[in-house]
Amino acid sequence: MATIEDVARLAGLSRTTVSRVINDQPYVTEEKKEKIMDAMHQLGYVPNSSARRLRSQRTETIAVLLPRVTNPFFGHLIEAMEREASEFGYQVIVCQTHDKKQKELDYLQLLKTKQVDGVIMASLSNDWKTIEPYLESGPIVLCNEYMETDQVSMVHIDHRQAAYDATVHLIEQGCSTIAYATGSQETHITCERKLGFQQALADFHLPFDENLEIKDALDVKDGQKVFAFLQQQNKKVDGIFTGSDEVAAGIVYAAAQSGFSIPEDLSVVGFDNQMISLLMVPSITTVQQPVAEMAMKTIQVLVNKMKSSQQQHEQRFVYPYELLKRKSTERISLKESASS
Amino acid sequence: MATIEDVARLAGLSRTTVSRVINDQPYVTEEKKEKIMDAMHQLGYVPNSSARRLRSQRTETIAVLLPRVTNPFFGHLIEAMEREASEFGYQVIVCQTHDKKQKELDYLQLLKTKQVDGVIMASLSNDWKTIEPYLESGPIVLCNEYMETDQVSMVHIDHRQAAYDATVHLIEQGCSTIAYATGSQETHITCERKLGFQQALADFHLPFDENLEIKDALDVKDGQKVFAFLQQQNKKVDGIFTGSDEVAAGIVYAAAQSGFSIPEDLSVVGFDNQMISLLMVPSITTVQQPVAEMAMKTIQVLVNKMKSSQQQHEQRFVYPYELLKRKSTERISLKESASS
DNA sequence: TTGTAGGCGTTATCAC
DNA sequence: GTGATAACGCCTACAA
Repeated sequence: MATIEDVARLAGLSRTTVSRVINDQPYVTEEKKEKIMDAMHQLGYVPNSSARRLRSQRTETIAVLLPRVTNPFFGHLIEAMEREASEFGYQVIVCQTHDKKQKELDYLQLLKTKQVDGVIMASLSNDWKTIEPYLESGPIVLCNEYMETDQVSMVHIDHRQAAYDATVHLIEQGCSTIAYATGSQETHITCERKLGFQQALADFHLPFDENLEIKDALDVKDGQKVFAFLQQQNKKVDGIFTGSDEVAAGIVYAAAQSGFSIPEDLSVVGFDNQMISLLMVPSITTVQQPVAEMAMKTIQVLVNKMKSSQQQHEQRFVYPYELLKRKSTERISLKESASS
Repeated sequence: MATIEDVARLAGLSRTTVSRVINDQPYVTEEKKEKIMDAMHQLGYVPNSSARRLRSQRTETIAVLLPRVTNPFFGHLIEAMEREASEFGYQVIVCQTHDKKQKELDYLQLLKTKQVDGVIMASLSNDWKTIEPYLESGPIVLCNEYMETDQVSMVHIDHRQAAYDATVHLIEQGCSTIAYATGSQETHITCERKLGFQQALADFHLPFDENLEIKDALDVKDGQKVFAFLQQQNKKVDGIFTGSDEVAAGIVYAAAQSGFSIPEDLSVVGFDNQMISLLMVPSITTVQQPVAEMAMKTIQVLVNKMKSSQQQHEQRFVYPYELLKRKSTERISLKESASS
């Protein structure tokens, strides 16, 4: 592997001058510049990035923590982040936490060991107290996840309000016994959504039944289990809010196999507006987040932080969402009769 | 940021000894070891990875090149790879090429500049001639993609045979005018699949109609376009092989909206056995690949190469696939009448 | 405009 | 067992 030294020798010049050419700095004669360029080509010289990193104390790399890339929401998130980051000349390391606290901390080590210049947390299982110390090692920005602190910037939608709206929609469609399937318990947005769900029930004087709360429902398979669970209840559940289109799709699928009619027997709301929610029969009512915009904003905020060494005040960017009303909750006839 | 020097000073020992403790080497008294551990904690010392990299000439990082993570096949691939790699202490950098030749080469630079120890190419648009020189800079393993060379190891299924089987299945179901929707033209497996498709037609004395070949169909939206395109043809197309479940799902969706009946009017085959192919109504016949196994094997092969500096002979691992026959091609009645 | 020299933080080599 | 010292490859005052 050729080094800067080799190039300098071959060109009959010093390392400094070569370095100047590499970094496009002024004060080099055209003539010598060409000589050096020639030497570089001849040797197939490429600057060694480890050396540069050590010298510059920067890695041009960002770690993105998320539960799993197979969840389409996070897939889209990281695809947009990688794209935007590469525009700024940054690389992205995928860090799948699988919602494990320890994994999350392990990956935060990357910041401490200076393997990355900054971290984006799109997955957040630990308490803030646990995360906070890592801020000393470098900037962290939250995306999707959020919490009550002003020590980090955040980019997200209002999950509590979104869950509230979705639940109210179910109620307005005539549902009165509504179940609630959440994602990973550890995570903070799960709590937010639950608060919104409960508030909606309270506002409409409906009871909150703990037995109808299903935890850790993450994917299609879990959705099928959720449906089975609902059928075992002695109460007739007529609506369900889930934190994931995948889970909702699993429910719709299982319902179809059992000859259950959606939305008439059971209305279903998902989350994230995945392709699948549109394609299912019936199509699934869901909450759409502006994923790409959020991803890009997050990268921009982080890149800004990394470039300017000085402390800046932290900002919170709350994006709008949209409740997309589809067939899985469209029970006009029932609603009509219920409200008349 | 505390350095090894600081720790040494605080512990009243030398950098060497500290280094020994960090790397769990022998020849350090328990007593001094503790002293050093104390000092490390007190200073919050963490070894600087850039320095380590420079010194050791290794990065413990792998670059995975793929078209896009939002394609569920690649999503699952990288999720499994990241998981397996982290078992071996390696990090994974996501490199989305979006099937662009230039992007692919840009990312291969990572190998040259020693930012990664090895590269996995799950996306391959350039000619082998173009890629080959990069082998000098470090090991490359192909996954999913493959070609006729013995200079790299490869992990994949037999796409030509899979496409052949799928097409034969369509023919056996009674289809006689079969369209063909491919993914990105640039890619090598696309060619393989096309060969299989053509071979099947030839074996059954069916003509290959170039006008029924649709290029660059990648996602659900493209699938909808494909359906529209098929309807514009003056021939009645009664079967279609697509290289993607997403595209197939788009077709099924568009067909339903047009009151078109699948499989009766049009039989559809997808690829990859994504969740969506099972959930659609009708469910979609598809080709299942052992994604996780392939991902793990790829990582293992690469890690082996990276660990042992000596040249090893390249290997090709061809995995079995399975044609999952579902509703989208189940036209028993038509077949019966056609074959009788 | 060009070159010299020191140091970024680690680890390996060789003495002691 | 422990420690001094020299790299790893690059950048950047500072000097010329």
